[in-house]
Amino acid sequence: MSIRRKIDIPHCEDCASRLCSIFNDLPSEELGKINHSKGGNLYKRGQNIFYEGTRPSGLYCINFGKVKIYKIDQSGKEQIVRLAKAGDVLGYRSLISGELYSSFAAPLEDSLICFIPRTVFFSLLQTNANLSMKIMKILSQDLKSAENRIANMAQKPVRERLAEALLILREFYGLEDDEATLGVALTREDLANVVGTATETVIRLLSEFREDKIIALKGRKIKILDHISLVKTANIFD
Amino acid sequence: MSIRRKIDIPHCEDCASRLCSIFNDLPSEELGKINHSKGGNLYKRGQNIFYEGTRPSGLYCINFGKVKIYKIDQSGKEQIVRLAKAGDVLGYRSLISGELYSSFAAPLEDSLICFIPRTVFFSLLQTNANLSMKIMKILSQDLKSAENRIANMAQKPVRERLAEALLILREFYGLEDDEATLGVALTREDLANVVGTATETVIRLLSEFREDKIIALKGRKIKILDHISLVKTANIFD
DNA sequence: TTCAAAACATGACAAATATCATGTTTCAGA
DNA sequence: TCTGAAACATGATATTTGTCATGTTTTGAA
Repeated sequence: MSIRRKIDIPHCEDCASRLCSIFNDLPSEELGKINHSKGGNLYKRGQNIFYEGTRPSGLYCINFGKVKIYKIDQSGKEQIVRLAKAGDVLGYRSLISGELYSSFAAPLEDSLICFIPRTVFFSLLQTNANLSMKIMKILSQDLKSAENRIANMAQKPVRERLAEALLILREFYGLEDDEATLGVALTREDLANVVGTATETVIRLLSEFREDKIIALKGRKIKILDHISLVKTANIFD
Repeated sequence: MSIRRKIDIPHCEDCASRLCSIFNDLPSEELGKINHSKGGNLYKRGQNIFYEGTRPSGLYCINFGKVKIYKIDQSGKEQIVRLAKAGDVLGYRSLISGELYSSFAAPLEDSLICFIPRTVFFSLLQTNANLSMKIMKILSQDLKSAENRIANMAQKPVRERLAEALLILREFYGLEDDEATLGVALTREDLANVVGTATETVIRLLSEFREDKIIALKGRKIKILDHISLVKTANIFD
């Protein structure tokens, strides 16, 4: 029996996340090209996938796990600008605009992430018009949600933003088997860095939600008890 | 002499903004297709170019003028999420993602805006791989600046955000002949809706900047007197 | 030119939220 | 299993910023 810890990276054909990725309808031959050139790495909490200010040399693709994309200000405070899950790609924004990374990326939990060299990615883009269209759609969706967040940050109080963040997490990462507990367990600090507020404020508001029987808390696990009230608290209308 | 007010729309070949637009290197024949199918309209302050929730039927292209793209919350408060100028296209985000418009667009000053039907735009996308790449780059840039704004809204006080907004306006719309006055004259309210704060707060802070000799104010015209101090006030480091 | 509406301006005050301090609990590594 | 560090929690307080009120100035349309 082998001692090596290195996780086996599946062939792209067998990738559990392929069907929900941008490569879902890529012809076998093209997929082979990716598979041949790709590398893979298991990232643990505390490691970084890439750093702001460094040059992108390829595209990351999440086999399993959950990832945060974030910025850091002078005082060291994080702001999470985007989240990603299995099947999602990372680093396409900087790769396409030909710039240095403008954010950091790090796993929220142990994550297996493949790496596709930039030359391979760009040659796929050239030959596969459909792939371009998919990238454009991802960028469009990202831009839409980013602009929604700008408006929310400007116009909504923290309480509403936190409630909305819980709903977004539910939507994005899904629920556990009990159909009520969020499928992702963020620290209070990470949650604060999503919402754009102080950690203490998130702690206080979560306690309020719990007192109001809207959620239940068990460590980092958040269970939605009263979805209707949560939607009302988020004050969503569009 | 003709009485009609209708402004003559130039042929795309002669469009003053073509060289700085995504169509700058399109072959003559393709440009002819656009020109043949396009319409044009002069929009004045108070009119809308498109509305959130309506279906995009084509792409807008600014011949001259300045445009704001904004959202409105329940209480009727605007948040400006993006700005545009001559040569820029509008409405590509929703068009590409195949959704209803997620924002409003309106001119900041009298603007001549052409309209390219969606079928024409999509057929250009199919045949012209270079155009796809340009759209991707625009989306990437928009996403980058949107994510920067998210971080700023979360982490920076209003004073710094306002100073940064003035620098961004300077960069984006340029300066007048005196090399100091911003090339765009926003109302205090529009400026507040860019920064994401109350109109009164913008008025107060602009007065402070004037007292500190950083800017001079003449109606809606803002003249930058001390660029260095403005950069310091914006507290930019990246 | 006039006049009403919009924009600008400023003060007083209230509300939301950050910060600081302190203590407890949880968790991961030795 | 132990133990130190990180995460969680809560109170007290300070600060920022929004809101409301009021008055002035500017602007654009008749």
